Amino acid sequence: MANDARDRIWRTVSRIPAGAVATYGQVAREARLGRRARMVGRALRALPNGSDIPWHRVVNARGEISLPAGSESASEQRSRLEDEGVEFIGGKIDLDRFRWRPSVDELLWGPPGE
DNA sequence: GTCTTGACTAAGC
DNA sequence: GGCTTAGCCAAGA
Repeated sequence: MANDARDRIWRTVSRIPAGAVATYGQVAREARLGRRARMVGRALRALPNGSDIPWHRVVNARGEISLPAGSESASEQRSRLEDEGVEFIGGKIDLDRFRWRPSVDELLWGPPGE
């Protein structure tokens, strides 16, 4: 069904470990959606409030929060990330350091069970 | 039914 | 480093 893509996105985002971030494109790729990075944004936007999905670990390809600066979601995202140890430099995240590496993650923690 | 918009990205200037 | 263009596709008007 159509919701399947959204579910895959949410599941992929759920696999992102604390202290790491993933880009929209990366999530899209992991969810087997190819270039549909926008759909990741759509799925995250449609995310119910208070869900267990760590949506805050998803940032754009620049390592920056895509939400409008000053919005509640944006500040909450940044706060949560900083709380998890993600360092913001000039309002941006150094993707070379904090970018999620699925291969490493799976090697260390094992696949979620699929 | 078409047109616009958008939590995007990669490539080209 | 920034701006523009093109690609992709779903939801809202």
